[in-house]
Amino acid sequence: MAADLDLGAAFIPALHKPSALLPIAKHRETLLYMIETYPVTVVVGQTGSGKSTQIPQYLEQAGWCADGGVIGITQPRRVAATTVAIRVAEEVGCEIGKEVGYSIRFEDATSATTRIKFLTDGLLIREALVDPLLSRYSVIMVDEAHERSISSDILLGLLKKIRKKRPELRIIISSATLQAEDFANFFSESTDEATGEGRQEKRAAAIVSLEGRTYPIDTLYLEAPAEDYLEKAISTVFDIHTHESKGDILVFLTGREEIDQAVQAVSERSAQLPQGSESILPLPLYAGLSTEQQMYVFEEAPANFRKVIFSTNISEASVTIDGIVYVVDCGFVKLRAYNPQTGIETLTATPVSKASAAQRAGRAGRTKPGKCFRLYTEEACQGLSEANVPEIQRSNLAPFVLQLKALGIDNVLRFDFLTPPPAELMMRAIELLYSLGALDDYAKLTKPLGLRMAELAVEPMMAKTLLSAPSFGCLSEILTIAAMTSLGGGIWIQHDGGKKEAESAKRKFAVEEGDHLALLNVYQTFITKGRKEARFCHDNLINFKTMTRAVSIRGQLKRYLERFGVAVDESLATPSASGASKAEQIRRCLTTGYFAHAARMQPDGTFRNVSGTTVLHAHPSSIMFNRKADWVIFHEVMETGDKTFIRDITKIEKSWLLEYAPEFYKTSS
DNA sequence: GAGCACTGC
Repeated sequence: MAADLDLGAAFIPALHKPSALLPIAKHRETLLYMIETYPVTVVVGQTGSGKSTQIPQYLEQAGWCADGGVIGITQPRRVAATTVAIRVAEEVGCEIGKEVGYSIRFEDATSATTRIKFLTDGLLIREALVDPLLSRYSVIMVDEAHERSISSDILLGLLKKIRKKRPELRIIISSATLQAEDFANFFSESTDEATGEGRQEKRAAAIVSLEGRTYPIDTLYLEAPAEDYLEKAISTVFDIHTHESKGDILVFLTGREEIDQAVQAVSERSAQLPQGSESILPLPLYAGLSTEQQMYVFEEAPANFRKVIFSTNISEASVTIDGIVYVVDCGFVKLRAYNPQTGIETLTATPVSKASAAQRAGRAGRTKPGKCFRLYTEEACQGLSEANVPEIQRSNLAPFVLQLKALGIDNVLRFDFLTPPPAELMMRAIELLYSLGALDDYAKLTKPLGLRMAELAVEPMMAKTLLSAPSFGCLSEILTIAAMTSLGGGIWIQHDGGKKEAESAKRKFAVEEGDHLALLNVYQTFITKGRKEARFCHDNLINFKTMTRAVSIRGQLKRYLERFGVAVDESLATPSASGASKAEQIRRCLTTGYFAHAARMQPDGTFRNVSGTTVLHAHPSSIMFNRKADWVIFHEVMETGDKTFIRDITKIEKSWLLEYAPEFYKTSS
């Protein structure tokens, strides 16, 4: 294997290949012909084939922007939208935001001259609220459609509908191999609006396959199932280290706990490696790490060190690390699912799909031939499902039902989904929206409440809370709380081993009434002190970047409300200074949106939901974790392992539930 | 007394 040594240096990583060398270049004419001829083209190609960067340029050169039309390319992630746009702007030789631009939430780098526009799929759906036929686009390319995010699934359904009214629109779907046929079939069969029956029209979609990857990957399996995949992963790392040639290792595990454990075990055991031999540098990678901590994995390992990265699924598609030659795949992934009966989300480790396993293996062969070690048998691999259950079939659909209604799609049950979600999920979403007053007795969107809720970029319960706030005189405060809760954590900086300090930092902002008021407290202190004093965030272990995002979100929500004609009074009163009544108004207001998330504390300190059927635990990050309370509402509920946790909890009065949601509680009280 | 894979408006 000595021939492998330093081979990597002789190759240029795929992403930086001159465009003429990309495998896609020789397909240029075929692609343009297909797009000209067929309304829908499914392009199959691996990461690095250049489809996201080259196809838009081919189209522009072929005259698809001639009449002022824009080529839109959607991406599932913000970083992808910006980085791909910047690269294309470089290749075209223009300033970003001129002919080539991007648009993501809070960042619009486009202008009147923009002809090639990259944007997130969620944002394009939002554009459809204003321009239902997406008439400014001559071509729309949905990139990474195989990931099957809810937004891209819904976008495909919308595009299919738009296509009927805009036959000149060209649709391109980029996908990994396995699902190309599904996309093509979806666009080729039409559903009769009146009867709901499917019928086949003249094939509307063509499939173009771009050449596959450049480097081969050897896949190895276990002969017998591993009893403990974590232990097996660690020993496999040492086997690779001692028996295989140079190259970094990427190990896929399921979560933070496992990863921290593995990193520690490897660094302890690597001390026993023979003197003078190459050493191992184990590194963790998961979303919960700060950006600085994540950056280590991109740095080259010091001389005489082999880099071993223990990562969650973040490395499967979102993050690409160069120089990986070996992949170790534990065969599991933590997946979110939503139970429509209980309304509780679960987060559980499940076996990966074949598509996932292939994607993971592919991470090994980016710069030279690689190897993938699967910690399961070949037989087990054959038993894996082809692809993950699409997100749309395992999520709380309330936000998306609301969006579809706002797009004028009244009969959401008949919406042409790529794969329809279970009816129960749809019903649960409709019930929730009805109870919030967003839908009327005929399941029609109410105006203005429902329509406004759809336009606000927060989940329905918080949207309702925001729209009730003016009548409680606490809009400024609720705006802040909405922004802070929608951050989804990341407010506090966690140092390794600094748990105690983090706890006491948090306690400084704690408020008797609960987490929502504490979040308000943190934000208001940040605004008055944190933005001016450089030390404030550092001293209080507050993440400056996250707080800056909260400021942006709050600003955006405020602009929405002002557009609705709601005045926002911005007197900067802290909850303590403004007296108890303000805090009570806030708690009452939260109840108008979160009545369905109510629980009561039991003598043992756990909570029960209203019907008494589910035991809920205050999440350790909550103020209510070790405090007494009676009735509370909470922002989020999630089942992990064998416990169900509630987060962002605030004390309320039981009578408020009946006052603000009489219909919802008339039978269960 | 103990913890959230990931993405997005």
